[in-house]
Amino acid sequence: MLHLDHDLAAFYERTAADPDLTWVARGAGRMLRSPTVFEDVVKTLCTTNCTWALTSTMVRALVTNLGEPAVGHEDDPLANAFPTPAAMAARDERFYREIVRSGYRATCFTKLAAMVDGGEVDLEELGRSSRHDLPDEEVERRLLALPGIGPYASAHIMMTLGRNSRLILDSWTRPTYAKLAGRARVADSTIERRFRRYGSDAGLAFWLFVTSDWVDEAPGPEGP
DNA sequence: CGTCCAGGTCTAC
DNA sequence: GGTAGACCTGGACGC
Repeated sequence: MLHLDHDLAAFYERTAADPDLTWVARGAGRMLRSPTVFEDVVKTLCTTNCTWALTSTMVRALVTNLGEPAVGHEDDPLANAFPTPAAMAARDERFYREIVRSGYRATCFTKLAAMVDGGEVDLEELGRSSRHDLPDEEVERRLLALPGIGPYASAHIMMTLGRNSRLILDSWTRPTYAKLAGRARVADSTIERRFRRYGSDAGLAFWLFVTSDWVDEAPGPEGP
């Protein structure tokens, strides 16, 4: 779940030469993924166009209502496993609106669950594949074809898969980058250019840059 | 109590 | 290919 088999040596060589990211080589960059790709896709869908509080509400409702109880924790619904595609496919749009509180995303949940449960799409294949089997372009193409998954969600899901080439550009990372850069606004193209030197790790470098202050050892906006 | 918008996406020009 | 408009929810904010 932490991609410990992923060799970051080459990435650390580049960050070491980047004054803003020298701290990264201490061992940062292990993005947490869920047990299944399906779980990360659904959860990411729950982060789109809403507050984190609503994201929590939706995920909590999915887990407590549709998840299998965890052995030894049958009395704690919050400990339930994340719902399977079959469990989610068994509920209708009304359930996702009224119980999950997902609003317009309800149709995305029913469509996605049906696609995965019916075997129309194999999300787990994306988790097993390497860049050699499936290039990032192909993985991105498949993710963007999913209902409710756009550029932001696709980039986010790819990061959980260890596919670190795409930048997660959203209403939080954009202003955060601008602030660190000492500017009011920064065009996406400008941000892309700044991290282009990282090639297939551009998304990871960007993510670590905007989350620098989550790490004690990292320098703040004013530098070390 | 009305408006705005948050870790966007999709459709229609 | 680039861009207004619509779209659920619920917490924040102004009046």
